[in-house]
Amino acid sequence: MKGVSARTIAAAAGVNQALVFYHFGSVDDLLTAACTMHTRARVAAYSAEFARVTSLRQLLDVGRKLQVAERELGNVSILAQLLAAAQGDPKLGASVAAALQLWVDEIESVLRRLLTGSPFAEVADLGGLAKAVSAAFVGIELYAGVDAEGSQHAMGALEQLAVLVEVVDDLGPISRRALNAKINRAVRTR
Amino acid sequence: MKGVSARTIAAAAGVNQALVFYHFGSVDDLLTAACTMHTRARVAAYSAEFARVTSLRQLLDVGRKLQVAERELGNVSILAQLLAAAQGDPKLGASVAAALQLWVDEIESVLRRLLTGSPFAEVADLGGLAKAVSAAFVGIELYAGVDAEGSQHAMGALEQLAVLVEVVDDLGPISRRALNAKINRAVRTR
DNA sequence: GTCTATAGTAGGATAGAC
DNA sequence: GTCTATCCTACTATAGAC
Repeated sequence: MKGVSARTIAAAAGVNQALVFYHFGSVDDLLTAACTMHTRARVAAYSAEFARVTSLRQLLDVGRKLQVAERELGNVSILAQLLAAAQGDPKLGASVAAALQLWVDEIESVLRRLLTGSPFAEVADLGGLAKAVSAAFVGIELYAGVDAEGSQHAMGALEQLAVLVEVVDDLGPISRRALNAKINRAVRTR
Repeated sequence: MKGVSARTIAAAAGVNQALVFYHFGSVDDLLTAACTMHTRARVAAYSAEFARVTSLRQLLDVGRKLQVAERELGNVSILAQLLAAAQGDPKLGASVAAALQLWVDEIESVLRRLLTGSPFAEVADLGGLAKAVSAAFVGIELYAGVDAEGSQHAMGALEQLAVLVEVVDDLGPISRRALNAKINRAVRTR
């Protein structure tokens, strides 16, 4: 990881470099520990906000806010580097996956709350959808790092998708039943 | 970048380490050049397949295939590391963004072809949607590196979203006009 | 627990022979 | 254009004083 070393970490903490190894054994172990602790803290900081969400678009608004905040804190680059490093490192991969899962769980519970009774929920795998949303979010965060304006458009498009789902949820019983049947047929014929 | 150095690159190419600097000036410059060339080649290799796509689900199938192939070639980790490295490096960022844009353009042209005349297309920003799809795809690729099974579910969820859009597209003229009005109203009231 | 000092390693980059 | 040889830097990790 470029710019992340026992030395830079220790300097940021105002302590000696050797302490990294005394307390954590290795830089990687420190990173996995930090990743877990930090994510737990961030998820906790946002859980009240997630709980207040009452529509898909509000969920996206929280996501937007989160993205800006994380970027200002410089956490996006860290997440990216961790994910990248984790690609070829099963041990680091496990702890990054566990950290991501904290976000996924939060999002899944919101989706479950919002979409219960929706025609979409009857055929959708909400766990998978939460994972997809989280992954998309990570992707857009990374994208924002290389094309800020483009990432705004991407977020806007997600919002339009959310509108689509909400509108479908808002249909009257007749069109809704028709839609339901079509969705079921379409999914089944795969 | 872990494991990527002038020495390892030169070794893989069966040449001397000093040549990296002779031909490219620096490792970073080599990387940006390789990123651009490689992406161009991959996009070209898949463009025929993109052209044959006639539904959103087929588009996702191409994506799935692409993901497996890229992972087997070890390109996912490279993309991830490039994106991560690009977060704090404007120059590298520009070339990674340009490479990503090649995929985005391809996807946007498919979306434009598939969704023309759809109620969704009338309100959707297809450029933004293409970016969102690409970003989501990158996110899922990275996610697959730390949780293979979870990423399958995420892809499945995207497919269900695609079904939703397709089903809406397939509605009769009456329900469709109603839906259209609702979408327009929902988008306008933002 | 925290420090200094240091061994050992990997990598970026250049000079100069061929 | 390609090689060898080399310098310099930054890093991980450990040993041992305090």
